[in-house]
Amino acid sequence: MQTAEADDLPLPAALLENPPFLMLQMLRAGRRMAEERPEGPRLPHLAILATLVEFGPQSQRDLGRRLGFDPSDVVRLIDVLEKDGHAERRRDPDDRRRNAVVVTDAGRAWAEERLATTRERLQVFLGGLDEDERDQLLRLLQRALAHLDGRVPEVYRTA
Amino acid sequence: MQTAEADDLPLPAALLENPPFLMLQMLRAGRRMAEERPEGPRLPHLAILATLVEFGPQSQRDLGRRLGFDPSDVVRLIDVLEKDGHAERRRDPDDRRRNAVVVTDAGRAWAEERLATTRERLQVFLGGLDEDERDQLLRLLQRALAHLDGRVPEVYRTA
DNA sequence: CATATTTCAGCCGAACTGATATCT
DNA sequence: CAGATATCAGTTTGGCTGAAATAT
Repeated sequence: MQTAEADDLPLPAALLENPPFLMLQMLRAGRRMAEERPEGPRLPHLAILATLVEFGPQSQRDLGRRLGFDPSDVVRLIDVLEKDGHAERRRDPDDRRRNAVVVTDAGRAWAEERLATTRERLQVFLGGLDEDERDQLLRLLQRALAHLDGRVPEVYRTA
Repeated sequence: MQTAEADDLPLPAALLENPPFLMLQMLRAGRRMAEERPEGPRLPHLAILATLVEFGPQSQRDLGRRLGFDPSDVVRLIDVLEKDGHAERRRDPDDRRRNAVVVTDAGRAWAEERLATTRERLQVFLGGLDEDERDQLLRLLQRALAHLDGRVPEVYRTA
């Protein structure tokens, strides 16, 4: 049940100096927050919709590439979006292997609303930081991720 | 080979401004990195050992409280650590409901080694940032997490 | 008796693998 | 035919719930 008692118990220094561990802990706390609001946004679905809104209709393959999602997971995500009336699969006339996935008006509205509540939650999620610091954090994460994105496997693979 | 994965596909702005999403993407990239080195550290087990090393023998309940792990997960983590000879369960004489979990010499050595390779991997994981920036990021994460830790449920619960 | 700790069985979502059908 | 896309079945893992056994 996680009765959240007096967490005066500190973390070991070895973990406090490990950014991935800290991120993991933050995300777990964030998920617990989100689950107390069951109507909260399902992040992966929201990511798909936000992509469709910003970049227009595209294949499931491209959605997966952009977001780093496995193609088979994209299938199931879009199954849900389609069932909820937030997106539709249309055959791409230029290449009939592809689905041109499009966002519906309802999906657009839902995404807009969820992105708004997401921004509200960030006030709590980053409650320990002031405005400037949140901005710093955001930029550091963006740069670190940009470096990681796509480049990792080659860089890291055994020579 | 030029497999043309060409991740020139940008993420939508709505997600690029969302720290939890960025953290999630980073951790997923990091996991892919780690899985190419199957001998890599299992983070949760390492967290348990690091805690035992730094704070000494303690009950499974306290380990869970400290790390935010569910008690039933702690059971299974320690099952593995015990099987690998990295930790042992001893009965706490002061309260015989409790196990006093202790780290073995082998566990200490293993943890030390894994923490070292973890630090190496951070060079790749944070390859997009210079020394100062890594330090900034670390401190921002520590402060944000400290604020979240334990406080979230109360702060966030419906009034 | 009520409460705390550990353990167990099982559920669910996320991320992946491997196989197949369809199309270029 | 090779190669790409979408789909499906199944695995693994992390994080949880609910209930039991044991001790305070």
